[in-house]
Amino acid sequence: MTTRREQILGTAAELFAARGFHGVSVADLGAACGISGPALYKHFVSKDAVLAEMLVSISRWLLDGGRECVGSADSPAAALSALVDHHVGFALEHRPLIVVQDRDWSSLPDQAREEVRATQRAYVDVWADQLRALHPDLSLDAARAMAHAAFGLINSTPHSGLLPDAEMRQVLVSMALGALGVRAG
Amino acid sequence: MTTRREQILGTAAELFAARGFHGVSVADLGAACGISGPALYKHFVSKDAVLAEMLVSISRWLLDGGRECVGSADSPAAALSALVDHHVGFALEHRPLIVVQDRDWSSLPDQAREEVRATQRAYVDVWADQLRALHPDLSLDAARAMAHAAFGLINSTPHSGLLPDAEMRQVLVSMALGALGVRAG
DNA sequence: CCCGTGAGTTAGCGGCCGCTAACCTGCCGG
DNA sequence: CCGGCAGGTTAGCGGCCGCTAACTCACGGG
Repeated sequence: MTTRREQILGTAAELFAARGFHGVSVADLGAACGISGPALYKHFVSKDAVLAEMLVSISRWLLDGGRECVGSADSPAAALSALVDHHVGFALEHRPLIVVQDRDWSSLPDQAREEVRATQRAYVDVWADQLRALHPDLSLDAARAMAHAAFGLINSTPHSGLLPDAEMRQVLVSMALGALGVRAG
Repeated sequence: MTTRREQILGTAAELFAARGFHGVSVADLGAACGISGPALYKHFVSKDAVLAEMLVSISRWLLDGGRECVGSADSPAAALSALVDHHVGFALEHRPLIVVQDRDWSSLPDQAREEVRATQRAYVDVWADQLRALHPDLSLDAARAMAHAAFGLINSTPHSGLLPDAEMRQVLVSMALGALGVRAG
């Protein structure tokens, strides 16, 4: 069973992805859930809170999954490969969330924005640590920049629905590994 | 000399990039230009028209530059290398425009949106053609998806101001070439 | 000299938006 | 049986936003 809260979060992700946070009114969002505007306030304290819960939970989910990938890998190359798989899988399964995360994070209220940014920084550093283990001459900032660029590559998924998911997954994984300088295997 | 029109376009790019098209009012934009709200309408017929002119001109600029790159290259690998250089240079020099282009294109009025989409498709195909020449077993859609992913990688630039431009350029170029399977040279 | 025009101003309208208030209703435990 | 609460409803307020109207003013050409 999915609760109304979850329904609202899922619907909001799709609408925000399509039209942007500021482009969706609470009346729109309510209508898309089969209820009307102000009923949202029985489940969330504000429209901002919907966005906040969405972004906080996905940034945590990415970070936790990333740490797991590293924990159960026995080499930097294997860790990076697992990280790429993890992130690609997430991007393919939750395209609207990916869009919202990197388009509308600036609309978050201050506290939630800082929390999301901190979590994202931690996630970036999970990648950066493995990159520096694989390429020892990399500076920390260069490794972070590479992680950002890899996210950009993988997160481009939602903008091109050209390929079926299975093929898209292969393309993205091999491109990401190529970009990061991880040898096949 | 820069005309007021150009000043408005430049200022709008920065504000739209920072807060999103819907997050910037005409009063904000006017104030940032040293004039007040409605004075904008002496230079543009609507707020939408500011966005439209911005996005139409940059998509044209990218396409024209891309075609030039291909015209003056003597191999697919050289063409792709030139395309990467061109796009990376643009992304580094015009970070706000890159952000606005892939965040706010959906706010365009219908006609301008179609024009921008058509130009972008043509630009994607400039890349895709070279990719298929380099990797003959690639389908057209797969090549297009790869081009999109490469744009995502390169366009991630504005989100991480970690490195000085010269280093960032090197990182992005080598990552993009690695992702596209272009051998060094 | 003066008049037209380009570039600015302020006032204000109509409309949407986030949110609150007040009310309704079906269900469930004692 | 009935009282309270969860989860809806509609009405409406205050505020911002895009845009227009009406006006001012500097200035360059005939």
